Amino acid sequence: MARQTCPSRSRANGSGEGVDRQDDTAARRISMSQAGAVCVRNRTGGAYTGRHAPVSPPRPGAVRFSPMSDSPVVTRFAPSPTGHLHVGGARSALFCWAYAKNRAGRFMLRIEDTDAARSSDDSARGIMEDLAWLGIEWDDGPALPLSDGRIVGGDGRGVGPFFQARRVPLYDRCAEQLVKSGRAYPAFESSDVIDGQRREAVAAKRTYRYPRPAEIEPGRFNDGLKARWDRALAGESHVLRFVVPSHEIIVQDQVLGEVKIAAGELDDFVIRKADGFPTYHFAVVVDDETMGVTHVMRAQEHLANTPRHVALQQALGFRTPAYAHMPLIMNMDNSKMSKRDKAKVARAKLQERVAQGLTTQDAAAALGIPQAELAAFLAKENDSLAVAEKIARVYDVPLPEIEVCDFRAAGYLPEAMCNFLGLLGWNPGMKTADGKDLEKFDLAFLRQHFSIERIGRTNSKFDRVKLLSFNADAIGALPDTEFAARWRGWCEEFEPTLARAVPSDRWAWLARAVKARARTFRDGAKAASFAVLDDATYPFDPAAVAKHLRASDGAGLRLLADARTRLAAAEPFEPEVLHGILEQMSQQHGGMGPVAQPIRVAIAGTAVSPPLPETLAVLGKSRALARLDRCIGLAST
RNA sequence: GGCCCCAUCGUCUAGCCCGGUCCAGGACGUCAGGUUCUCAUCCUGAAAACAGGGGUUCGAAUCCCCUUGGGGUCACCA
Repeated sequence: MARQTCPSRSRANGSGEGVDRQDDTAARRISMSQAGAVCVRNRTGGAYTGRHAPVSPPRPGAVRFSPMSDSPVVTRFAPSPTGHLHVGGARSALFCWAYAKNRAGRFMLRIEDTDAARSSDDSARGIMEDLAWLGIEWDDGPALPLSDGRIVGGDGRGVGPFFQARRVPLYDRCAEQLVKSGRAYPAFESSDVIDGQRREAVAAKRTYRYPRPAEIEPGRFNDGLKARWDRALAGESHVLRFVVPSHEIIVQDQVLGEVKIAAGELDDFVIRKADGFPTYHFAVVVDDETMGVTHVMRAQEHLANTPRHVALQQALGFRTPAYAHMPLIMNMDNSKMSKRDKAKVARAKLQERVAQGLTTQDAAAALGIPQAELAAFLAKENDSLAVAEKIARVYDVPLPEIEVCDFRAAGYLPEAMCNFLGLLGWNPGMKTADGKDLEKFDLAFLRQHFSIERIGRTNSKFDRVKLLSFNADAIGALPDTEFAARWRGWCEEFEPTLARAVPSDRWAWLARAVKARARTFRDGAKAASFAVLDDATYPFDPAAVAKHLRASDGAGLRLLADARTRLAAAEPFEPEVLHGILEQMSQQHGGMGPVAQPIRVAIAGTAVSPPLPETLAVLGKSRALARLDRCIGLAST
């Protein structure tokens, strides 16, 4: 459970200049011919390797925009920058990346920021940094400078810009083409009016479908349509709606097989909003075509959208890319995994406190937010992440990790995340040498063996317990020196007190002692907490004192004096020497147990700590002796 | 509710396309032992699933149908 908010965004991006939004426009070379038809060329063969038949046959007349002739496969991850990178999104990105790499193709990152109100540059940068942290690097997309000086992304194929908000003229041209060919029309109802009609339909248990105006004739730019277009051109507020075809639409999905949508199921959906931005459906179709995307791999929640996309492609004369819809990642309770889960947990915990007598006035004051805002949150009127995170901080409520940065802050390794995510909905179907299912692999393995054929069809639950086990194994597999360095790096960012408390020349001992106890970096920090205790004030666990110091008529306590003498003479004060001293003592006192436990309680205050030699050595002689003295002094009073 | 997708241990899954070698294999978790200075690691072992019902077949986890269950989607969000 993560206790922290997402890490600062400064690390992966050394210069802090962030994503380069201007640059990628300059390199743009989208060629458009007359009437807005986009230049395309034939897709290179061999793209269809799924377990099912190829998608609809190539349209003879269609040519395809040709960015680079020698890389047939192009996949893309296209998040909307409205928050952090979700683990589901990370899985999609991972699979898209793996497939492109496996096919010697290119993996592209495109930012779908057509929702002007909710998109932010910070969020876009955060998503890129999370991807980079996972090791999922894009060939085409916004340029992201890494801390090691490398730059991920760029516009090597000349298909940018990669922010949809910068591609609006392109969408406008395609939209006009659609209108002029009688496949789209301006509609002037306000969204309030439409919403009202929709509500009415739902109340009457009818499926709402936007009624196509009588004067609209599919495929004809007639007088009625021209009149509407003129009104739109004159500046009247409108949306553009697509004239959906009246025939059945068949999607050939590489994972699911043939998916048919009966004629009449779709209504004339909006392709351009009143603010002039394209809707998702329209932008994806235009971009996937103009950016040369050959394979669209995305979560199954998009399956129902696909017929719209196919219809749009046909109307625009575009090719249909290969589709592969991946199963969804669910919570353990089978609900959809969502960042709202954080709000749910925070709300539930705070309500518990309220039930125990906490007043909302006090809570709002403690949280530093207006009471009305808290009331709205508690009444489920919103799922504010900011409020949830404040509650988590103030009331020490662990929020579930949902986003990639949550896992990073919680001390997970990117390689463990990728391995675990790689097994959610995909499986190599291979055995290890001893005949067990192969399930531990790295990115290199994934890019070498990934295939669409082995993507599953059933939703999977995100089992944090198994992830934790994977992470523990990944930590265990790290060489000691690497663990030490990476754990230190993590501590400097997330547990700076610990990083400062242990001199760097003693860190290796700490790391060695902590490694087996660290299922996550945070666990490791917990196991090392003895090191940050204040020598003069750390508490003693009464039960441990009773059991290991006072029991047997104070045998443990008496032993401490002997230990103090021997430790004071230890030179150098290092694990090997200290281990030798403890060994000697154990021979005189009937075993290691009766020796180690009293000392452990004395220097750590509890009956639990990493192995004593390392624990002592990390503290150093003066701190260790000071603690021993303090314990002896306190116990004898 | 309409439309669409899915269905092997608690969970992730192998096996299913090309029926017999599967009284279903692995992993996580759980339980029981063992190693150990505490905690942890590590080692050994055990319990644990083909949703139900019909077909087809000599034979079905594997093919077909129905039922049930789960999920997705029905926005000027993506």
